[in-house]
Amino acid sequence: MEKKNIFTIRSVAQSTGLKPYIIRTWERRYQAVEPQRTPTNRRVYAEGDIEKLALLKRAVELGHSISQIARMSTEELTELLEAVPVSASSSAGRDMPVADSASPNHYRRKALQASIDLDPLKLEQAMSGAAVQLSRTDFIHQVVVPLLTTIGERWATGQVRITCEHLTSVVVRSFLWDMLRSVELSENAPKIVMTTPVGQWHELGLLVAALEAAECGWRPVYLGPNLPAEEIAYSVERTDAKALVIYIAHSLDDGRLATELENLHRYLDENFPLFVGGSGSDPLKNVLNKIKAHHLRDAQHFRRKLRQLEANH
Amino acid sequence: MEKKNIFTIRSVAQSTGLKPYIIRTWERRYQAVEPQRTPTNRRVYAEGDIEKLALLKRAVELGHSISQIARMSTEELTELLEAVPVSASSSAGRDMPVADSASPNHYRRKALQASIDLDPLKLEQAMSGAAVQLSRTDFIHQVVVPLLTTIGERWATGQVRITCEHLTSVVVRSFLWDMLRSVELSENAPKIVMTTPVGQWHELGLLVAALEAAECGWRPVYLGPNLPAEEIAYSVERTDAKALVIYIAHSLDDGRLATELENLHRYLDENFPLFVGGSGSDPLKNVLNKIKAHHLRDAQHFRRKLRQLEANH
DNA sequence: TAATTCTTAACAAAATTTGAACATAATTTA
DNA sequence: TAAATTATGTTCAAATTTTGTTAAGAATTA
Repeated sequence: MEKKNIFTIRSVAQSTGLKPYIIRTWERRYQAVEPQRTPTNRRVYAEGDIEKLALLKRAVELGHSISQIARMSTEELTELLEAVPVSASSSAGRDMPVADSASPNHYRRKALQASIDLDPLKLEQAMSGAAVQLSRTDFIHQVVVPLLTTIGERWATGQVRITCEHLTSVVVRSFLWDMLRSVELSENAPKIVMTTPVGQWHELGLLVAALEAAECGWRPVYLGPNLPAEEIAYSVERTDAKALVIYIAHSLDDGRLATELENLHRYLDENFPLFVGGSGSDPLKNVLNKIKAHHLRDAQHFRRKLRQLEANH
Repeated sequence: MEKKNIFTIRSVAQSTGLKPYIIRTWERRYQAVEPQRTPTNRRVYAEGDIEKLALLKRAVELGHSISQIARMSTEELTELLEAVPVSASSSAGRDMPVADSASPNHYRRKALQASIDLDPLKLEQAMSGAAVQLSRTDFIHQVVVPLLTTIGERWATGQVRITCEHLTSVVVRSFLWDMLRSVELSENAPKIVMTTPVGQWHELGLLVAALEAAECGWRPVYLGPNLPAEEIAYSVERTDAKALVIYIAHSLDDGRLATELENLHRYLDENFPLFVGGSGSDPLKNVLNKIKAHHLRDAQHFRRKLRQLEANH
């Protein structure tokens, strides 16, 4: 009665987006759907078949293998598609990735566009959406860092205004700072002084590093950018810090950086844990070796070193 | 009951963010997860496997070593991830004393002492106490401004370290920024671009000005410090701003500031509302006259001008 | 007659698996 | 501190499997 078996393979293909031979193959190989036949052997599909095929198509697009899922019922398939597998790489999200609507990429693009448009409101919205939806790690390394990199590159090649870079810096900075403050630390967390040398004004990388440190249980004494060596040394001593991070975003290669670092080393105790990071520090490798600084390559490396240090106390 | 093992390595990789070969390697070397196999030897993962792999990934990102944690149960891993750096809330002695201590003077003294001691925690506590206890106006004009003035003066005479000034700037900046963001503005609030000229790095005065503007119903497009004239002009045009604030904290008196301002004037419309403030702008009076800029003397003056402007539109 | 559909077979492209190797980090030992 | 060792991520190649696609001929439909 109820079943209207009225669909030819063509119309099924049409409405599911599958090609006819795919439908036949799925039937032959996996009995995905087994339509009735006319007396002359033509396939006749019911509405339920279409529904199931559509579900199968979606599932396959999500990476499932047709052979595994072909025999599942419509209900099971629905469940499978809704059973959001824990979401990419992190705790926070309930977002089905792949289809991008709440993915890091999505936010990154949105933020980039807002930056270019010089629209602080939209930029903040994008960032705050990302901050809410994504885990801290993803927010930092999938959104913030790539965004800054992109803008930095375009800025270097003149594709983007300095203004964009400024606006982005200001907004991103405030987000990073908020995150930094929201990390709970114990009273007696070991302190770590964070700053950049004279002439180095970019502080976002430094903030990211501060965030990493805080998440490892260290209390950052964040001094902002552009401090002379002597001041840095004084700060370390005055705050009784157990480590020091110097961030160098851009290399100046006029020797001043090297001098400054060597001075710093002279002020500090011989084996005081000193981390130097940022892409501007790459050309300074020999200096870093000389002053026994840890070259801070990536977040993981940094965290591991911090854990080690902490364990030693 | 029936565990549904239906995930291919591909979809697992997709939803965890791990690469397929990593998943295989972790299985081979550490038996992190041991999926079932199809009769033809393909791996088939259950939902629990995905969950565990996601947890492992996070733990590794936090610096744990895969070999150490691979065999842990999902529960243990969850616990491990939640045992983040110790919670601070144990120490009850928050900001208890209220009695006389709610005066601006009190907070100012406390903040100043914390700055000199290079103690970011105490400084934040003082500021946040002040921000909570006092009105916005009092917070700004009784605490923030005097604090900055004091430190600025002492810094100029060498009584205070540059570091102190830096630390204070960073902390105060974040408070001002938070206040700025907390001002509610209508979508169609007129925009006002805010920045400082090239070579001018101090932005706190600018932030205070932005706050004033926001409280008058203007939406600040806050670009941070150190922008060349052409960029400023571009920003004004691009954002369709109705006014512009240039803040000059310290005078350089080498003529560059004057040049920069004159350039700016050339880029802008003849009668575009331009405000120039900060103590560094005092020696530039004749230039300001020449380019028809409003010399921004104090908050009240600024507010009055803004209201006038708004009324004209 | 021309266009679809069906079946079967075959083919080709993509994915998965295993095992071996490499390259760096990180750790331990001498 | 230097050298050896271990841990870990990454790549490659070959064999196998899965899956999409095409070819060819017969049957059916319009």
